[in-house]
Amino acid sequence: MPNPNHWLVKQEPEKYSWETFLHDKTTLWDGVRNFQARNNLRAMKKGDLVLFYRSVVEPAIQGLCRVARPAYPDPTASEGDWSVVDLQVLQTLTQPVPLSLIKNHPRLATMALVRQSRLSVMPVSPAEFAEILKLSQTKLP
DNA sequence: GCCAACGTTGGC
DNA sequence: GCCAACGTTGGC
Repeated sequence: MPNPNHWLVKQEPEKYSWETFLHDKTTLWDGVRNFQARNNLRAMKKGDLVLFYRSVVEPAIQGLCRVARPAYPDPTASEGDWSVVDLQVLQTLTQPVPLSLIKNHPRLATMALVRQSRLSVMPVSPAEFAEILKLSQTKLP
């Protein structure tokens, strides 16, 4: 898959943990009710790489997944125009990358993750993505 | 648990 | 269209 885009999705472990995702292998990323986040979901292409960020409890980037199916209507939305994508687990990062490290890293402190702390689906630049993989000591499969 | 930041709603 | 009130997110 040439030139995949890179993204980051955020979730609280109480709502949907990385461990649950590992068990499920594939999940639909539902419940997004923010227009900016929804538009980011809709910009995802099949095969795009997605970082999984755990919020609230020891905030850190934890895992890597990819878009298995691009945006389609959110079956959990009773009203409004909302979307989901299907995400497929790729691997757990060798070392999680904590938010504290990202905030103190000169090349990562400008990430949307830091600047827009409440956005739950966001793009990641190729340079940011590469740096996070490096910090996590993780190699792409 | 507290609180800041931010998005949404609704009165005017 | 403005803005106050309110609800939610998420770091700490």
